[in-house]
Amino acid sequence: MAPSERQIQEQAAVKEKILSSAREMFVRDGIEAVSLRKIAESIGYTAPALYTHFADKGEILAELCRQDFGALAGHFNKLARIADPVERIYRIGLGYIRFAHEHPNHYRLMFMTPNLGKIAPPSEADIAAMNDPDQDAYAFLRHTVREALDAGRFCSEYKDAELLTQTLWAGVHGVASLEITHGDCPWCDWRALDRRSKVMCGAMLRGLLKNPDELEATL
Amino acid sequence: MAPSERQIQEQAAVKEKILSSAREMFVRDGIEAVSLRKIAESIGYTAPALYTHFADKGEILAELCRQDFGALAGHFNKLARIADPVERIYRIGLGYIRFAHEHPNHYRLMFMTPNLGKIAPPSEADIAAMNDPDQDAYAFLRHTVREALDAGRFCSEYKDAELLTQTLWAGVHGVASLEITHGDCPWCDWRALDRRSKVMCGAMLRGLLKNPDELEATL
DNA sequence: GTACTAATCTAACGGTGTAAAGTAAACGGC
DNA sequence: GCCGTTTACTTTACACCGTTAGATTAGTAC
Repeated sequence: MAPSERQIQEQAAVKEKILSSAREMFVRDGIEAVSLRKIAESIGYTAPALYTHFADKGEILAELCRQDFGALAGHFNKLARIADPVERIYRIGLGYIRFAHEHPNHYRLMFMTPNLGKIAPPSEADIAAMNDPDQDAYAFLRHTVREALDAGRFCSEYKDAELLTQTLWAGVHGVASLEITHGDCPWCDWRALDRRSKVMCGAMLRGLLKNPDELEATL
Repeated sequence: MAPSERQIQEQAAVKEKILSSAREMFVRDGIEAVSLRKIAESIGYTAPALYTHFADKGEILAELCRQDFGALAGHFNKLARIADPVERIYRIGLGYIRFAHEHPNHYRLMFMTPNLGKIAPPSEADIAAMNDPDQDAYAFLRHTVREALDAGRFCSEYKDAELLTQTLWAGVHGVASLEITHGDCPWCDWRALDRRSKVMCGAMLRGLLKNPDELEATL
């Protein structure tokens, strides 16, 4: 029996209610505060009811994650207007760390949860989105790296856009994730986050550029 | 009543048995596989018995962590003989990532578990160890950064050893932690870990150095 | 031998994710 | 309008988790 239009809409509405309630809970209280029972209770259901709409807890988190990846990419779209690709990479880096700092729970879910991909493998549409700079932050960075590479801005020894993108990503991820896991560690004597961000992005770029001095000019 | 010598030794032996069993379990199966019940069972106890020797689960993990921090620092002592501080920083970076890759569960526990410090605040002895380059990897790196700084090897705009150390640490941590959380992600098209490591350490250092060309010579 | 202490046990509490079985409502075909 | 099927939800239950309380046992001190 084919489900009616009405049913499909209602189904989607319930799904959205589950997701938005789950999101609110973990944005406020962190990922470990989210339990199926609490989500269910907050929308007037019992825990097993969620299994009608999602295969398991991981699928709920993965769906939130999917949406948040889009949010991060949208966040970066504003940077597309920056003409100079090197300056754009720099701004992407700072924006990335800023996003992580302002949405620590989102960030933890997206980039610091092991095996999330294992739990819920991406669909074909997801994989397609991953290669679209407008929909995926990594693709956007890679696209910009390629631009700088094509313009001959990097040292001749650096030719692999994927490798450079992965390294730049790792650099900002390092700053972001250390801030999240150890940022409030009182005996760590942390320098201000934005200073660490600038040194990271500045040093990595200067180290990659053919003419390091041009960075001072553009920033 | 003062506990006898015999009792104290036996107490320590049980404590060691708990720790070594816990370590074996999470080295083999990861941190989430470690439960008090399983640890206890593996050494012929019941779960509540562990509470005689440790305040809670966090204290067990924190103690493992403390030991592993020492192991990492010991791992670095071999690098102390490298005369050139810049080359030493480079080798520390590569060694750090290698350690993380070879001991992913140790690394996750040590640097990717949020609030571990909150769970079990360090003792005064621990804090003292944190400032000893022979006992703490971070202190060792900072010590080396200071040496390079004093030798005038870095750009004049980089003067803060703590800030530089934190940034260098973040860079290698980024490579290491992405490898652990996403290293087996099949649609990520990762370049080889040691290529990413070298690009990271090389680019950061070149970006910080007053005379970037000298890096090629030393490596 | 007795009093005390420390180590360990069993039993239990409240929490987790999830599976199985039952119920009530909505639907399509006649 | 009724019947069989499907869907969305319920209650109940299982196996696990960290942790606490109370009983029990062994060992030491006097």
